[in-house]
Amino acid sequence: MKTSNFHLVTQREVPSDAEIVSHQLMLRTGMIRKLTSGIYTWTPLGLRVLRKVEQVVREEMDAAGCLEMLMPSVQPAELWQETGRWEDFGPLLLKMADRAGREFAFGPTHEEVITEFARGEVRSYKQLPICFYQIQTKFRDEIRPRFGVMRAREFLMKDGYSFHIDDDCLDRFYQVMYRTYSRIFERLELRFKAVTADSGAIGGAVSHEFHVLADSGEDQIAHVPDSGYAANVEQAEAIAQGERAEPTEALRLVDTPNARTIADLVEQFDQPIEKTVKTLVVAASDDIDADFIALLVRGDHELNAIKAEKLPQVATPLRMAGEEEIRAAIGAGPGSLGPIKLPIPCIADRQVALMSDFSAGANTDGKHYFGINWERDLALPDSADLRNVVAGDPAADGSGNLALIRGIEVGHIFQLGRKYSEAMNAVVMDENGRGIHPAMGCYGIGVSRIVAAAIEQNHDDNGIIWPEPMAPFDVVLLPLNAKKSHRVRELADRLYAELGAAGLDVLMDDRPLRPGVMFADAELIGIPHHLVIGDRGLDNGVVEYRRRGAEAREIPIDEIGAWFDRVKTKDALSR
RNA sequence: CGGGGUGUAGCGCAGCCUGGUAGCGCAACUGCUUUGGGAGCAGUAGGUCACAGGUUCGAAUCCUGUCACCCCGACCA
Repeated sequence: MKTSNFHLVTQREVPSDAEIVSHQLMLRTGMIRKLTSGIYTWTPLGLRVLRKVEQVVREEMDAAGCLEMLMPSVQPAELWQETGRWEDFGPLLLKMADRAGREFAFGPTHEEVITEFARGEVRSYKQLPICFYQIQTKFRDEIRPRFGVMRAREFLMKDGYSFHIDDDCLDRFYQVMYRTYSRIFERLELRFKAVTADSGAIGGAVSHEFHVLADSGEDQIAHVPDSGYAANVEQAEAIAQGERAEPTEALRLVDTPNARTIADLVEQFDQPIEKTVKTLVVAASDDIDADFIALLVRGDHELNAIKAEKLPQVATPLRMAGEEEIRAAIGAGPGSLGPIKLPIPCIADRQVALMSDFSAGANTDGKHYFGINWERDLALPDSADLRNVVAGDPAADGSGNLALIRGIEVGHIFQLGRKYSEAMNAVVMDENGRGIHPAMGCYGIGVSRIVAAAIEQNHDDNGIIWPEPMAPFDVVLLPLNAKKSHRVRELADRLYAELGAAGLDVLMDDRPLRPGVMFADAELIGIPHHLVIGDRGLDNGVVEYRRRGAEAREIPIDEIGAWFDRVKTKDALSR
């Protein structure tokens, strides 16, 4: 490709509404253009990258025996009503109606469609196991789209669905997908981590997320650096540490008129934050005879909403009580709540159950109790794992202490079980001629998100540094002053033809621009290999080779042939 | 959904307070010079000032409404 025939429109200035570096660089390089909130056009430059990622994904899925197909993005409401997700998916689902008033959704995922497909097509155990996948545009009406294509409403996703005669087969195939995903991210040369993830509503189901590691990531991962343990903080189990000490302080009621938060309490009364308890009031489930339930967490800990929702006593989705609701139920405002004489049921975090001599609100405005001790001052409530883990906590598997890092979720694999095959009555005949619901797995990869995640992980002040397998071009030729220099033009043309014939994606910058502009653009768009052809080098019989992000070196012109041979095996380029 | 902010040329912004018919930098176009790290000079083109209504002799500017986009929050006791 020659620049003169391409659409290369770079910008020096950073668009004002781009917050993170990948979004800024994708706009500055011209890879994407925003059409409206959370919806982007991929330009020819951006599409080249997207296609390369797609191709790696496709090759590895095919190698694992999966079959590519393409399902409709517009899906009838009835299908979603069959599984109850027409309501459950909520406002994330983009709904629309046709001229006759029939309702449709733009697909955010395809479990319903694939199950509908399978119940018509897959009838016998002899056809199993089977895995279908597609690479397709999805739409989720996100609450707050942000960070460009990182969290867009419309995005490109690879979604795969497998069907199995039994759970053993599903589990074995799941392991194949785990390895396939690892291989995909290895091939894309991304630093990543597979973590155990929230297993959702289906008990016992297994789920892993694949995260590209980057400080700007929206997800937190808890892992033990020297062991294999890694989990999303959403689901990492918090282990209580230590034993409950004997009481040393007397219980006392203290006037705390200006202490409405834990921070106030710590500051004004010199309380160590680890000796304070937060009382969070949430809506109770129908299972218990109360409208609200209190959850106790140590002052420096955070409630984990997903863990809380799993408690049978707590309503799903989790809903925090409003101030007026709290006053009506307890008689005091938020800021003065605590476990003593609490008129509603309560559950303590495991760590809270081990505390002694702690402080908490007195359920009277402007008063707190200090020196509270379980079993002496009040009964020990039920306890559960309610909080997020923090750095230094012991890992649930006992393999060491947790460190927290940030990641961008780019893949998620899941053992669905029979949720959809049962809800939609997909049936296959087993060896005994008996109809059974097949076990299913589903496997997603955020193709467009990978592009942004790769930039987050690989850039410098000059621009993007693409991992080679997803670079829009392998090599860029930069002929300097080609307009005037016949020999520069001639060598550039020759190299362009030969590199192209060797199977490389070559970009030749044939714009009559000053060298600085050409260098800056080549670096901004992140092409891995640069060949600079100028009179100065030709006088010495050399061209200049630069690996993006590394020092330049000279290659004698008469050795370019040998250099080619190494170029042809792309791996050698990076050395 | 709640709070805040911003809409002026492709991009980044000024002008608005104090009303008088729109400007700067980058990008683009033409010509000449320049050519190994985002050139110089001269010239050109591009704007219903988000939209609607109102006030006024006169509105980018003041008032009202609408829309769009961005940020923060929706774990706070």
